Amino acid sequence: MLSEKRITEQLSQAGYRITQPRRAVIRALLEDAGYSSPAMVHQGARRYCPTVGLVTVYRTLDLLSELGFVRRIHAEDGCHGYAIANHGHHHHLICRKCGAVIEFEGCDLSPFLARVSQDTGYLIEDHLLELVGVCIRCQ
Amino acid sequence: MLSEKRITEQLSQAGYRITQPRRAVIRALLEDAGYSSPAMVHQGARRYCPTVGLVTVYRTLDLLSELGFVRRIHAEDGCHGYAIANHGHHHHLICRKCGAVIEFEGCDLSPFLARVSQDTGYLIEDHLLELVGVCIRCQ
DNA sequence: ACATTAGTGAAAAAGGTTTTCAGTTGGAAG
DNA sequence: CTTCCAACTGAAAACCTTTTTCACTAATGT
Repeated sequence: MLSEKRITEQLSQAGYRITQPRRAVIRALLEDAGYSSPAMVHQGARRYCPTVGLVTVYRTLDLLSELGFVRRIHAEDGCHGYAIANHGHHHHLICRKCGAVIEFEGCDLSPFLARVSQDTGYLIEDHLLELVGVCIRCQ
Repeated sequence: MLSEKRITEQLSQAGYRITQPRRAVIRALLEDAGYSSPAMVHQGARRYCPTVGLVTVYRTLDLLSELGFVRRIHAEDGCHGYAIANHGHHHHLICRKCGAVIEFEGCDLSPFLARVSQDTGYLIEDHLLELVGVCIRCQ
């Protein structure tokens, strides 16, 4: 599982500084059960670093996104959400009602992808898969 | 396959008027092999209706999207693209290099979805699947 | 041909994201 | 523990995309 410590260690290792604003953004993301817009992350981060600016939230989201700690959530009404993402091959399952996000693994689409590749001639390199449903508590 | 005639017929049947600006937008979308941002659609539509405004492009994209003729493309760098989409259960396959979009059918994820549902307790209602690769011409 | 009303374009407003820049701070080096 | 400097920051402004408003236009049924 992802933790503040693991993320900051890897940030540090990659040559980035561990600043209070960055810590605040990371904490806000970690404690959020669903996905959040930059503005919402900002609000959450202010609890840990009251002076943090929205600009820094954007920059930190970009950084975490590049390093793979965060992934964009593509909702129907827009694509302004981000959620913590573990490394490796994961996908997100999003609750339509409360926005809760969980990750799931073991997405073996390879036979399916092979067939599409054969049918279309495309060389398939990547896929974006998101599931939308209703979580246990909202059912 | 989708054609201007088929789309306009269905628009008409649904009670919408077939106007020159709408025709222009539909044509621009149909002749575009890839996905386009509203601004790009606007540019294309101007060839058929020079006075069409960007606002109308947005409105027409919304309308076509509601009726299922158009679908949003969620690219890595943003989600400002739209592509023609046939009715029914289809997904898009996008060329990473030239942006060409084709649709494919026969996405039978049900065994996979059933497993995720069982594992997570979520009631899965929908899924967003996009494949990214390299088309034949770009290989 | 006419009347009705959905649809339109232009301008303005609204929102979200990025850039700029002077000041601050984390962390390496002494 | 201090010093130093580049990485980082917040605030303001710029920027870009999308939505709203409103007076005018044109598609359809009669």
